[in-house]
Amino acid sequence: MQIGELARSTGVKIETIRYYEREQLLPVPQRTDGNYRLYSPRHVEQLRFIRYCRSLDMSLEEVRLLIEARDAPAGSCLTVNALLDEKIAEVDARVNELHKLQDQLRQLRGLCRQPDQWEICGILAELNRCTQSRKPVV
Amino acid sequence: MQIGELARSTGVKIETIRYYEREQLLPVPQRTDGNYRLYSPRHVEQLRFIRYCRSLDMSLEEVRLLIEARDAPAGSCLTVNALLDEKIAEVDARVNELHKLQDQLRQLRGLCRQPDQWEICGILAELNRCTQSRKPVV
DNA sequence: GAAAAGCCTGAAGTGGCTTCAGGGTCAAGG
DNA sequence: CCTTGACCCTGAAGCCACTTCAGGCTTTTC
Repeated sequence: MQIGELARSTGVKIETIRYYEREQLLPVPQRTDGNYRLYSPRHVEQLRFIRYCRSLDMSLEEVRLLIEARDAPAGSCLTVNALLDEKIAEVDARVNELHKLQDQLRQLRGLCRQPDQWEICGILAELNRCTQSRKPVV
Repeated sequence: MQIGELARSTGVKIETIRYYEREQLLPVPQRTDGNYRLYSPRHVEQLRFIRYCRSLDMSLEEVRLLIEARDAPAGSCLTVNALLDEKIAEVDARVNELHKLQDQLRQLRGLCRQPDQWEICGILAELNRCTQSRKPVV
C-alpha cells in the first residue's frame, strides 16, 4: 500500500503522514525499488490510533506516551488515567474561559445595534475606554 | 518611560513589546542617546488596546484591522460589527466542539474506574479498538 | 515516446510569542 | 577610577503541528 492509498483510507494528508514518520510516531516503512514508501495494515492501525488521540486534543508528545503505554503491557493504567484526568481538567478550564469570552463578546456587540446613528460606534468607544486604564464596562 | 516601566505598568513582557513593534502594531518609539527606547502615554494606550483585543481572542491581524478602524473616523462600524460577529460565531463553534470533547473524554475515563482489576486498562483497549476501523464506543 | 499522475527530498512558512547568545549603557558603591 | 549589577540592545532560533514550496524522480496510460 502506497502513501496515497494510506492517505485516502485514513483521511490524513500525505505530508502529515511523512511528518509523523519524521517525528517517529509511525514506524519507518519499507520501500519499493523506485523508493516509494510501502505500508502494511499495522501502519494503518497506528495512524488511526494517532488521529483518534489527536481528535481527543492530545499533543503529539502525549500520543507518544500513549503509544508507549499501549505497547508496554503492565502498569500503564495509572499513566493513562493521569493523562486523561489532566486533559479533562484542561478542557474544562478552556470551556470556562470561552464561556466568559462569549459573554464579553456579546455584550460588546450589543453596544452597536444601530450602526447608522453614531459617528463612532459604541464598540470602538468601549475598546478605546479600555486604553485609559479604566476597567472595561464589558 | 523606558521599556521596563512600560512592561511593569501593563503586565506585558519586554520581549512581547519589542515583538509588537517589529510587527508594526506599536509605533516606533524615540530613543535615548544610549539607544534605549522611550515611550509616551500614547504607547501605553495602544499597548493596552492590543492586549484587551487579544484577551477577546482577536488575532494580531484582527487587532491591526481594529486599530485602523479606530483611527479612521467614519464607516468603521460595519467592519467592526462584522469582525465581532465572526468572532462570536468562532467562539460558539469552538465551545460546541469542546463540549463534545468533554463527553468523549469523560466516557473514556469511565472505562477504567478500577485500575487494579485489569491487566490492560479499558481505556487502552478502547483506544486500540479505534485502530481497527470500528467506530469508537466513545 | 510523451503526458499525467504519483511519489521523493529538504527547506521554509504559519502565529504569537519565548528563549538564547553575545553584547552595550548607566547609576551607585568602594 | 573601577567594578558591580540592573537595565537595555540586536539578530537568530525554538515552540507546535502541520502546510507549502521548489525542484526532481517513477510509474502508468495513451
